[in-house]
Amino acid sequence: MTSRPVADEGSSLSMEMVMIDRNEERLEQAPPDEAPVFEAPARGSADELLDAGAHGELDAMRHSAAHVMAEAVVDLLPGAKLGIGPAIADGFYYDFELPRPLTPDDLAAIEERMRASVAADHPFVRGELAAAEGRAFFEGRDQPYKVEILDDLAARAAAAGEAPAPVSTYTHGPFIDLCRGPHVASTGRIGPFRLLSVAGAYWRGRSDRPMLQRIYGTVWPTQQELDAYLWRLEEAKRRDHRRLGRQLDLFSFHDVAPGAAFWHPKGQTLWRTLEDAMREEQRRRGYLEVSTPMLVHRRLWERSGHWDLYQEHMFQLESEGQVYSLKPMNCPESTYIYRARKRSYRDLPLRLAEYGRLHRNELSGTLSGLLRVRQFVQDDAHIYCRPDQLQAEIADLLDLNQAVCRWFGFVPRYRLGTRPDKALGDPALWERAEASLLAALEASGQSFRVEPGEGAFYAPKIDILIDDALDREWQTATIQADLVMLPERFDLTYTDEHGAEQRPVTVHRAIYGSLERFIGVLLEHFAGALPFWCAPVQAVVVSIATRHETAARELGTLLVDRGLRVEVDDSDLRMQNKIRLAEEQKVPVMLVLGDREVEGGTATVRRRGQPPGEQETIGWEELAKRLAAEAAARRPS
RNA sequence: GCCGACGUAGCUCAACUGGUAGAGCAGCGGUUUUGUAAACCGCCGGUCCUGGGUUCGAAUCCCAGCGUCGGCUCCA
Repeated sequence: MTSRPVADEGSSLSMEMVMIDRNEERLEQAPPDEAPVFEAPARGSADELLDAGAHGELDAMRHSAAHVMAEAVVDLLPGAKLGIGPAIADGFYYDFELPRPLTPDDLAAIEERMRASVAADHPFVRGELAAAEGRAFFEGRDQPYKVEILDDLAARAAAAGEAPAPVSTYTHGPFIDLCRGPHVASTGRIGPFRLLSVAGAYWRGRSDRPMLQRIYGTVWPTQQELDAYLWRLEEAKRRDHRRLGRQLDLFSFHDVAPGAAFWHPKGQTLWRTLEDAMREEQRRRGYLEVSTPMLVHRRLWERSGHWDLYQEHMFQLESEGQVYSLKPMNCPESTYIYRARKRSYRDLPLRLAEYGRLHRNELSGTLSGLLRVRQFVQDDAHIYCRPDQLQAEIADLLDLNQAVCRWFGFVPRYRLGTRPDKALGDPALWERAEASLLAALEASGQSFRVEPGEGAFYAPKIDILIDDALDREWQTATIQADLVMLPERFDLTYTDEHGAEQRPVTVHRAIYGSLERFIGVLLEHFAGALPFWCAPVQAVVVSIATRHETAARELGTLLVDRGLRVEVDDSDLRMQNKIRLAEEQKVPVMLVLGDREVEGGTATVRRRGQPPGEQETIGWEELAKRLAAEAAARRPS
């Protein structure tokens, strides 16, 4: 399954965003070795195909499917120029320059043509050409992108002082392609497949190069696996947070504010509940909450470096000849609170939390529901501490993150990103910061992965990833140990016990990341059926007939008084309909009141989806106690 | 921003090749008082995204803008 990109506003607390737009050429693989043709088992036996499904072979099958697709496209659209066609997670794609835009009908025709090629069971045959020969060959076939690839390979070899290596080709039936391989033995070994979509894609991912047409497809060893994958795509659509947001009346988007959500009462209630839970957790951990201005003079951004490096993402306004910007990050302003008075070593650590509303001018084409927005709120905090306190602070953050993950049943994974090539500050400081992060991770007992060079340019960081119910990976929290940017650019100091001025260390961190995005992830993970503790409506009181309405309202009032979010459905709908509506709204608890219950001062508790036989009828007082306890426990169901 | 698709009632969707917009749900009014996922009847509801153009005539065709969706990261 294709995961969403993990780098977005949730992960970039600070200047990191500046560095994301990296267009460095990725190093291409060395020249082709003897690339094996996999000997896949004969087609037709699902078990054998499954057994043979070693990762490399599945990739070979996917890559082979890309070739077959290219064959079909070249056949149906003469003059097609070929880009690249790799295997990717769950499938493959191929990029083409075509005489006209593709339509969904074309996909069906291409698919059909592919099936014919698979049925023909053409063997894949490897060939080899000297570099110059290869270039002439593809030049002669009017394939400029292939020629460019060969030129790059030759240039790279020349730069390394080597002669260009021979290049390999793969032919199946009528189709020949420049290709490193490997492939399956023949087209007949390609499993069940499906073409999925057409999309534009810049040649080599660079916006200054031509826009090609990319066709995505998926292929699997067995029909069951294909079906399971297609089901997962369907399920993802059903769980789409944009659809759920409308269905559950949580938020909406309107064209007057692209990239910014309008929060409806229930959505705002969910938001508030998440925020309040975090506040409570932070209060126990010694945080203080602050709030800084949203509209700030350019002087601040010049000092922080954003003006140079991040200006294109900042919304600017002018007033009385002065230029201001909506803040895209909280960190620079946080330092003004730190510096508002002299700080003593006794003040540290100083943990300043801020639920700041941020604006970033993202490209219009990248906006996507709550997951990619122009306006959002981070559960941000900046921790100012002495260097010797750093490790303990990181440990506390890991613990905080664990606690928050438990509220939702998420199992976090950790990734430590260390000093990148381009980094600010003294390497010795970096080593200390990295050692603190590493020690804290080790002490936490959690497993983690080190990714060398993946830190922010001013700080090593720990990114925290979670998998949702559909096995998609999301980055939520990030923790960055900044010894350089805030402390030095903003000249932060404290006075130590000997009266000397010292430089503090800062930590940038967010646990939910952006509230918008986190809510989007929650909705998709739970398919809208949120845990009791954070559900916007925790219970609906369902009265059966008019004569039960008074009791229903009394019960509703009692539960609301106990701090629960409860609605009373005293409409004249039949109870079946009331239950249906509550189920559709994913309300966790329905409390049924009829003659029996009113008589006994009880209510029948129907949990979301629970059949009547399993329902319990209990007294109001007991019910209120149990529900309040359940809400306070913040369990993930 | 770029490529492509899409934009009809609050929501989900119809309207053959251009002939003047329709259904279900929701909402509103009534009837109904019901025991675990839809009671019945009626009513209201549309600048067919916006602005130009072609045409006797445009939701439908053309151009521009806005918005949404899928991508633009997987490297022969």
